[in-house]
Amino acid sequence: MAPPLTSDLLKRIRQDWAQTQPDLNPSPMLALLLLGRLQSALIRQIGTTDQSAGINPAGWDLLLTLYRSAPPAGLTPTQLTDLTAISGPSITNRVDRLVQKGLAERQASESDRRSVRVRLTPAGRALGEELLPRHIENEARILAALTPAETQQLEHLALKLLTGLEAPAKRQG
Amino acid sequence: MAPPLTSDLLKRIRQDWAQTQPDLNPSPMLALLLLGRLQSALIRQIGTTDQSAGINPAGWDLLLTLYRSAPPAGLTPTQLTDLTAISGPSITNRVDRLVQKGLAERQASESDRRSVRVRLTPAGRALGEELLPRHIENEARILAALTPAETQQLEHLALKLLTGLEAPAKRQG
DNA sequence: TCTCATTATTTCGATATCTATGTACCTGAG
DNA sequence: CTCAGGTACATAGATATCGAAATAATGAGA
Repeated sequence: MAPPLTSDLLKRIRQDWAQTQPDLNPSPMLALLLLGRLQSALIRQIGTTDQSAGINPAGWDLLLTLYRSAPPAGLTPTQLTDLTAISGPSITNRVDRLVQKGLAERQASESDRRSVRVRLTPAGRALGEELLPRHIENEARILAALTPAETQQLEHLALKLLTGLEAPAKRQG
Repeated sequence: MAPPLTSDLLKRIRQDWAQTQPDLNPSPMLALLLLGRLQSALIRQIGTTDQSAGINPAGWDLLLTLYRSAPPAGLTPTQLTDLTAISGPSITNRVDRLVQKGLAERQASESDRRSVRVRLTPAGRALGEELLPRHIENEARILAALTPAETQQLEHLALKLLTGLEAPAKRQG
């Protein structure tokens, strides 16, 4: 009934590789599989806060971005793409949902009629204010499985790994 | 043009929180945001291998699961759900795609007509065999940003964090 | 002033995911 | 032998994501 624990699954997978491809070193695959599992579990757990308030993780992510980073005039979709690493079309989609719920609104720019400002409505701001403490508390509880030093270590390693991926092969040729 | 580096983004977000909510500790949010960014970058980079061969990450994941873990008779969708943590309907969908490409096939069970066995075709097996070394090499290159000791440390921390999430609140009441 | 390349955003089309539901089949109590 | 309950898988419907193309407006230069 319950899904198998990741540690058991990793053992199983290591065994399977040993049988089918004993010459190959499966360690990289197992390490990255573990990170993927972790992320899935994190998303699911983090989402509990906002789902209890009738908003999903995608909407909450956008709402929170506007709440923290938007000046009173709002932010453009382009800026939101930079802040969230979500594509333009997905920003459009997410904004549509928040607008439908009355949590955000669009305002055309006066200086550049191609441009749009997205900002929270009072209701959206109120929801952010209400959920934010619970959200942080929930996340802190997740991280409480690690000591502060371990959390710092994890961040350090994650950033180091990510830096290698974000600085794409300079002077390749 | 290029997306902002995550380290710069984290600074920006920390600043924004300091301005809008100076009383709140944003560290948990930043730590988890970093992990999310890392995972996105990992998925994108890992996917380069299979996309160059006309298959996407979802299909490759299923193909690889069958390649490593399936006995000659194949695996049932239920077993694939356990091995991949992907829901039943998504397994159905992924299998459909592989079948369309001629890389996998379904076979009805004789002993239980509700049940189905999924297995790779020779073409599917050949593709796995061809891509697997490149796949592992690609993943090893990603992890080469860390020393072996750091990778081990990362795995340790990831598993510790994940264990806290997978063992759901016993003796809650 | 008239191009025309560039920029900002949305629309389109393909795929993926999930939960809830449907369908067929098995199993065991009576 | 029958049927109620459970199991295995597929389908339906909602939403998310992305890349490519469409739409619309700006701005640089002839």
